Formats: sequence, structure tokens, C-alpha cells
Amino acid sequence: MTSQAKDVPAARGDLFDPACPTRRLLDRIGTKWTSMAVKVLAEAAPDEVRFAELLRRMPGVSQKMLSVTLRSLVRDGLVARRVEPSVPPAVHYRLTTLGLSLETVLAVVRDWAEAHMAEVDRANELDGGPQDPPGSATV
Amino acid sequence: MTSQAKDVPAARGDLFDPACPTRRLLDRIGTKWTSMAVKVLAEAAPDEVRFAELLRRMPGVSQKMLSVTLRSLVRDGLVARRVEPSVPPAVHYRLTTLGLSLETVLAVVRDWAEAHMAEVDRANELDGGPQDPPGSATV
DNA sequence: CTGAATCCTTAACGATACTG
DNA sequence: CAGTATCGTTAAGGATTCAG
Repeated sequence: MTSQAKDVPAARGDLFDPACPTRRLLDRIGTKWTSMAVKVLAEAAPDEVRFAELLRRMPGVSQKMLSVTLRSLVRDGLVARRVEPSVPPAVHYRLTTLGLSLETVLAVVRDWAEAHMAEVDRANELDGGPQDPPGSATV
Repeated sequence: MTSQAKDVPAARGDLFDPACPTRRLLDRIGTKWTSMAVKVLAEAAPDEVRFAELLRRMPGVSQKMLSVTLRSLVRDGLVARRVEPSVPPAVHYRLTTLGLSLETVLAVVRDWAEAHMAEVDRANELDGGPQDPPGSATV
């Protein structure tokens, strides 16, 4: 649908490319439950975690969203899915090597967030708050 | 201001909190143009970059989205905005110290993306393609 | 030049109900 | 137990227009 444009400049670096890997990665880890799922699976690693268990360890997630999230992760090769042929069926999930390496990245994101998001919050409060900080040309 | 709640379970880790800093950070850098804006500003640092220059260095972005993106970044204290009182006005942007530290995180994300997104793509192709890879316990 | 305001389309997300 | 299907809401994002 969108791939047969005439020329698609692509300009300077591939970072501006619509197929920029960074952009696409951010699209994935930016979805609401992906990072949490990866974290929970990483904490359990190398053990597997069952669907219902993930549901329990991810407060707020619905079955649908967990299902959608896991399917994406499996499709991306970040999570492995193993079905135990019993009744009722038991499905186990675990991070692949690739998924584990991604967890490392998410850990960096987490560290920054825990270290600096309070600062971000403060900046926001000053902006919307009663204050009129000197030097702010709010106009 | 947010500290006088009754108990706020906070359960295991604050990572499951709806106000989880990681989740909120991902919401921000997950927006389409934020990471690119930060990257461009980081490349130019410590120099400032004007609005029109950013527009040029971020192919595909519209004036509206650049404006929205920059406003968010400024609100979050990640970017500083300086207005030169001339006609027509010239507005300069630069990363704050906080913004520069975030760029470090984004660099990690970028590195992983460039190193591993091809693998993710391959996993997706195998999934939707004609192949039935040996050893994949898809069941 | 720099931005804000408006309209529209798309997709993520949540709630719910149903199936093997 | 582990999903899928459907529906409705919401918000991100793009195109365009107007203004200081």
C-alpha cells in the first residue's frame, strides 16, 4: 500500500527513513504492555511463565491485550511460546536470547526513568502551576 | 503533592503502578517524532537549532507535529527554548542537561535497533512466509 | 518565521462475550 | 486454561488554514 512510492528520498541517514529501525523498535516497546511483559518474563527467566500467571503478574492488563502483546512478541522472535498438550492446555512463555538482550535496553530506560522522571514531573508542575519562574518568557 | 494518599499499594515494584515512571517515559519517547528531535538536537549540541532548521533536518515531520513535539519536550524540561526578539522572530532550541542525558538512553535504544531489528524482521518474515523453520516448536 | 486552531483518519486500548 | 471476536472510546498523527 505504502511501499510503491515513486522515489522516497531517504535523504541523509537511514534514521529518517520510514523504515528506520529505531523508529520501529520504539513503536514496539512503546505499546502499553510490551515493556511490562518483557520485564516480568525477564524476572522469571530462565523459567517459563504461563499465560494466567502473566495475567496475574501484570495488574491491569486484560486477556485480550496480554494476548495481543504476547503474539507480537512471539512474532518478533523476542518470546518463545510452548504449548503443553494437556487438558486444559498449558501454554508457557519465555524470553528468547534476543528478548533477553532487549531487556538490557529496557533496563537502561527504566534506570533513567527512575532517576529522572521526577525532574520531568517537576518541570511540568512549574509549567502548569502557580509559579512564574524568572526568565520564562511564557508571554 | 502526590504523597498524601492513604496507602497506595505499590505492590511489588512501582513498575506496576499506573504512574510508573518507566511507562510514562516510554509514552513520551514512543511518540513518533520525539526521538528524532532529540537526536537532531543532540547532534547539533551544544549549538542551538532553529525551528525551520529542525523542520529541514526532520524529513516527513509537519509543522504541527514538530511544534507539538517541541512543546512537550520543553514542558518536560528536556529542551530549552530561546526566543530572539527580532522580526520575524527567531526561536532557538537546544537540549538541556536532562535532555542530553536522555539522549544517552536513546543511543542505547538506537544501537540495539541497528544491531538486532534485522533479526526481528527475519522472525516476522518466517512467521508470515511460506517457510516452516526446523527446530521452531511452533506446534 | 513560528506557531496555533481545526478537521479528519487511523489505530491502540479496554470491556465484554464466546470457543476449544 | 488460553485464547479469539466484536464493539466502542480515545488519542496520535497528518493536512490544511489562520495569525502574530
